[in-house]
Amino acid sequence: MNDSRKIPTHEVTYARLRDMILFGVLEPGQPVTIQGLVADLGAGMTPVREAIRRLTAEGALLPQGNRRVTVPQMTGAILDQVAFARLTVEPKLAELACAALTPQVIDRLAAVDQRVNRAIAAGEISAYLEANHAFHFALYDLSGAAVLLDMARSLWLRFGPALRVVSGRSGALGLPDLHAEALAAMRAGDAGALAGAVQRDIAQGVALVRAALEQGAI
Amino acid sequence: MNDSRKIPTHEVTYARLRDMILFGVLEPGQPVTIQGLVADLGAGMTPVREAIRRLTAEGALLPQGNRRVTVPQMTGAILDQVAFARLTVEPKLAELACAALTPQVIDRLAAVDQRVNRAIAAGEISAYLEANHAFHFALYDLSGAAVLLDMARSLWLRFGPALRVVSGRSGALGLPDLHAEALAAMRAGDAGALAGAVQRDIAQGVALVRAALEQGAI
DNA sequence: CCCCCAATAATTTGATCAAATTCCTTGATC
DNA sequence: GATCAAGGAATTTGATCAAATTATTGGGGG
Repeated sequence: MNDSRKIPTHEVTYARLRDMILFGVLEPGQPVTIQGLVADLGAGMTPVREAIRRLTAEGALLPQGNRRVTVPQMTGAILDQVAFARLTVEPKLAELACAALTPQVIDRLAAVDQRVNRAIAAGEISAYLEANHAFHFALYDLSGAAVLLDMARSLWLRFGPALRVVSGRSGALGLPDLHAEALAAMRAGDAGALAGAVQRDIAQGVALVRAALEQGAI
Repeated sequence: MNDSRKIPTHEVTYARLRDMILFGVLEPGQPVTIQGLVADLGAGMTPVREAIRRLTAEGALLPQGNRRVTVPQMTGAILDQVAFARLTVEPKLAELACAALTPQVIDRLAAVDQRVNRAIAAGEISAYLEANHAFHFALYDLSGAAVLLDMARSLWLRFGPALRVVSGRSGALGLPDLHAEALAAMRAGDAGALAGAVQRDIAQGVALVRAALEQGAI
C-alpha cells in the first residue's frame, strides 16, 4: 500500500551536497570536510562519507592527495574537455528525447524556461542555475538513455559551478535566446533543429565561461 | 625517506572490486552484497560500502531499487550508448596522446600488445581483458586529459565485462589486428591515423559484442 | 490467497585510532 | 635585541570498526 519507500539518509545527503555544488552554495576551490558536513547537514559520518565518494567519482569533487577534497576550479584544459564532451552528448540526448515530446510536455518545458528568464531578469544566480539545469534535464530525461544521461549529469557537475559568472550577462548582452529556439524546434518536431539549438546553447555558455576565465574572473 | 605513503583500505578495496568486475571475475547479473565482500576481501564494512558507492556512480554496478546492487547486464540500448560515447571519447584521447609519444613509449606499448596476442592465442579470457585494457589506457594516460580519461574508464567498466565473450574469436576469425595498425600509426607520428585505428578497433569490439548479444550468447 | 513472522542484509551511529595541519616554543643568527 | 627557522606538541580531520537499528524477503500458517 505504502508506495513511497523511505529514502536512505545517504541518498538524501548525496542529493543535498550535489545541489550545493551545482547551484553555487559551495565555491570552487572551497574545501569540503566530512566533519563539517556532519555538522551542517545533521547526518552521520557514514552517509556523508558515501556522498563524498560518489561525487568524487562523478568529478564534482577533487581529491587533494592528502585525503582532503575540494570543489574543483575551472581551468582552460578542463573547459576544453568538458565542452567537447557536452557538445557530443547533449545534442544526442536532445535528438533522442524528440521522439517522446508531446504538446503537454513542451508546455511544461516552456514553463520551466520562463523560470530561467525570470531568474536572469532578476539577477538571481542560484535560481538561474537551478532553472537552467531543470530545463535541460527535463528534456534529456525523455531520451531514456541512461548511460548518456549519467555522462551529462557528471559533465554538468563539472561545468555548473562555473556558470555562476554567466548569470545576468547573457540577457544583458543581447545574445540569442537559444532555449526559445529549442522550444520552436520541439513544436516543429524537428529533431535536427533541436539538437542544433542545444548545441549552440552549450557553445554559447562555454564561450561566456571561457571569456570569464581568460579575464581572470574565475 | 619512505616515498610510498600507505594506501587506504577503501582505495585498495575499490581497486580490487573494480578489477573483479572489469576482468570477468564477477558475471553480469550477479548480485554484489556488502557482507559477501566483507567476507571475501577481508575488509571492514565501511571501505566495502564506499567501494560499492564509487563503482555504482561509475556505472560499474547497478542499484536494484531495493538497496541491492548487481553487475549490470548488457542490452542493445546500453550497447548503442556506450558505443556512441566510446567512439567519440577514445579516438580523441588517442589523438591527444600522440603528442606525448616517444620511441621508448611506443616500444612499451608494443610489449603490452604482445601480451594481448599471447592471451588471445592461449584463449585466456581474464588475461586478454587485462592486457587489452592495459594497452588502451597506457596510450590514453599519455593524453593528460583527466576528464575524458574518467569518462573512458567509466565506459570500459560498462563495456569490459561483455568483452569476455569476444576473447578467442577475434583471432580465430581472421579479423584485422587493429592494435598493430595503431602501433604503425604511432611510429609514423600520424595522429589522425592513430585515432582512426582506435576508432576501428572499438567498432570491431562493439560489432562482436552486438553479434553475441543478438545470438543470445550474453 | 493473504498476512504475519523469522532470517538475512543494509543502514546508521558512535567510538577509537591514525594522519595531517597548525601553532607555539626554542634556539641560532644577524 | 629582533627575526627567522626548525622542531614538536596540540588540534583538527580522516579512516576504520563493531554494535544497534531498520528494511526487505521468503516461508509458513491462518
